[in-house]
Amino acid sequence: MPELPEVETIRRQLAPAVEGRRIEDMEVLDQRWSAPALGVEAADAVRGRRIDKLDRRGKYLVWELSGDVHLVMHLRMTGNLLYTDDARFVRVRIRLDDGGSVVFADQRRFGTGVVLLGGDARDDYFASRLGVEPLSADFTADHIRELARGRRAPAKAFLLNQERIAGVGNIYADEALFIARIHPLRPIGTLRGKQFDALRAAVVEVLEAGIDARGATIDDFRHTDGASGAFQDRFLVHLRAGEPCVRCGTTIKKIRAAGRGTYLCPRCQRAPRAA
DNA sequence: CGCGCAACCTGTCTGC
DNA sequence: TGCAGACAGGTTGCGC
Repeated sequence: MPELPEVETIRRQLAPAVEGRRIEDMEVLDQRWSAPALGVEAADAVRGRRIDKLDRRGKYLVWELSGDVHLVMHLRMTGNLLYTDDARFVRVRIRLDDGGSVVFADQRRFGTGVVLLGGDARDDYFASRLGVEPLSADFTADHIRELARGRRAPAKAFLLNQERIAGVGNIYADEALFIARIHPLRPIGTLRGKQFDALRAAVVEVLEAGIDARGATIDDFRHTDGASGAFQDRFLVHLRAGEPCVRCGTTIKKIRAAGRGTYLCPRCQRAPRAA
């Protein structure tokens, strides 16, 4: 589903088309979209503003508008942002001053959008939800070690927790743990020194590979022009239960970890003692 | 506080 | 063939 590489792919594709344009109108067809501050309707808050920058934080997409207004979107699981004026399941339509349009389409209506008035409100919004950006210089083995200290949460749950590391979801967590040879149920606080290095490197590697492949399309994710990503063809363990491990040939297994379908090589990723 | 889990939602797949 | 139930998953909120 849309994780960091998928959202980054959308950002890169959409930014050239929208940055510098003005929003002529925003048509809100799903009432989950709101402006919590000042009782201002979302559409009224953004109308006429210039799009200064399209940014990303974790799995969130941020439209930085003139006048210090920020439109923050989250695609959740089935949301898509398409550069077109029509599609199935359109929840929001943004018309640009050059005649172009962007629609937020979401089959399951899980996707959300919120207008935040002022950079401070935007910063507060993210500060309470998101941890370190895994592709930034702050994402070091020492940083992960600090986050993991004393915690008994399974490694998989740790990676999925956006308050610690922002942007890793179910696909990339499985792939990173396989590369780092860490069992998904291993309590994160019991990792040894070198394993933190391996985990950092693996997370960076899979996220960059995902971006290079322009994201993974399993069911719903699409590029802004409707095309599919390619990273699903490079999965090492995710969705590969019953197939041989690319490293040792052992049959890939599917288990449940952190309430999610989780794929691993039982030989490369040795089980923790008590779990 | 830390952790697990249900809820949110809807389309698709599985089993009877 | 039909239908009920399971499953998919990012985030939030609740309970222990």
